[in-house]
Amino acid sequence: MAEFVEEPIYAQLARIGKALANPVRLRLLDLLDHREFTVEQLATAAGVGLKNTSAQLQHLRAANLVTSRKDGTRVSYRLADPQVSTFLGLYQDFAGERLADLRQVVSDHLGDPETLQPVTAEELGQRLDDPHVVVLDVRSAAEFDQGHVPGAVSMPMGELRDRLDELPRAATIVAYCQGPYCVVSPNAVRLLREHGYRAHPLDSGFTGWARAGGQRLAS
Amino acid sequence: MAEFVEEPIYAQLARIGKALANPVRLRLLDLLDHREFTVEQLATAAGVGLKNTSAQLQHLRAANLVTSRKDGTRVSYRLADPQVSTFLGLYQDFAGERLADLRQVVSDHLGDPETLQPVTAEELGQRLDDPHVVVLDVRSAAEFDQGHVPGAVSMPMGELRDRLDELPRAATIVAYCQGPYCVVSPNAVRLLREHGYRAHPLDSGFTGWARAGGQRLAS
DNA sequence: ACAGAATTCTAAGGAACATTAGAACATCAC
DNA sequence: GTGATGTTCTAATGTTCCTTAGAATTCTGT
Repeated sequence: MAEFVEEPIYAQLARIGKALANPVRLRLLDLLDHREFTVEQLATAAGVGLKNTSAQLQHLRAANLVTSRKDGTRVSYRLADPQVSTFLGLYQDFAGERLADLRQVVSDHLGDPETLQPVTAEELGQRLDDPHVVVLDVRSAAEFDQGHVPGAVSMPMGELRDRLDELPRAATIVAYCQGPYCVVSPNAVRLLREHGYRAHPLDSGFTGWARAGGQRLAS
Repeated sequence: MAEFVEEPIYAQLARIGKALANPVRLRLLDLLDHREFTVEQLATAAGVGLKNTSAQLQHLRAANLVTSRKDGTRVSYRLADPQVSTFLGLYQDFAGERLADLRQVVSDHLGDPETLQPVTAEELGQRLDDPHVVVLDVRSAAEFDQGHVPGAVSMPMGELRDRLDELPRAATIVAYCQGPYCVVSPNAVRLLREHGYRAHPLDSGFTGWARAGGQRLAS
């Protein structure tokens, strides 16, 4: 056991680290970023057992990273504060810069960033009014309805192949899904490119947009 | 065992969290912030066993947070990159805002921030040329020699009581020691106030200064 | 080459954590 | 009320982590 004088301070600091030291908890935080979920929804979305999900959520709540709200028989969780979302973004960027393995795994999952050429939320914000840019929301219609990038076209991934002709060939298409590690928008970009479109994913997805410029949310 | 598809991504992300999930490792990172230490020096400074110190350092190195350098028979560690220092500062601020317990423990150790009224590095930077502001370095002479705030007066804590008359009574004194949780500068501030001086600690100490404006370091 | 010093490697006991089953606790529909 | 549903609590298992002792490694000085 460590015995240095400042131990209690660093023990408290470590509580945040411990909260971030588990893949399931990090996944739950990403799911909860700018959304609210019940325990059951989170368990399903994360592919984790219900009881384990509940236990991890309480761990996160103990670290003041999430808050819960009882709504009848269900309990809904959300991030405790917008600061948590901001910090999560910084944390993920920092981890990506530190760990070559992380970059490799992300690349394997989502595709090579050099090929995909993601657009940042800032860049997209500056080009929102450009008529040659079409913003494509490939999440479900329900997610689109809960908030989306202003001017975005809703086209859930399952419908994309059949609705390609709705998209102007001359435009540059920026496709996004929910989170920073969501595989849907890279897949959409690849499909679009196979059909001759110029397409890019939005970096960090809707979460990235909300973090950078939540004030311009459309609903 | 978690089974969701993105598990490998979040497992990698969790590596950084795990590195930050231990009080000893956080303490070592703070010690290494803007300084270089051998394993033995770190073990002594942190009050942790040598073998444990070595083991934790290797954990930090595996996460690419520190690098090591062999110098004869000794091994010196330092932060892998200035980004690590920046992130550490963000992490500590974030933890302080999330955890009331942390604020309480810090307050118990260092004193109530409302009473101490720490000066931020930015504020100090703007007032460096003010002749009514005296910057006081209460670290050891060796630490002073390795780098200090420009214009600072070196007066190690042990000599402070006997050298009070070297300080002008009319001035506002900003005292600093090394790290964000260093207890020396708050003690110096209390001693100075007892003797009628107007004194404040520098927020996050020399580390905070180096993080904010390392370009203005004096040596 | 040899002795000595600093650090790391290996191994092992004990503590903390993840995960899941079953019980308990709320809340809603009736 | 009673029963059904969603969530949390308690207990128990296996896993990972912390810490330290002893052996091995690497380099210095002679």
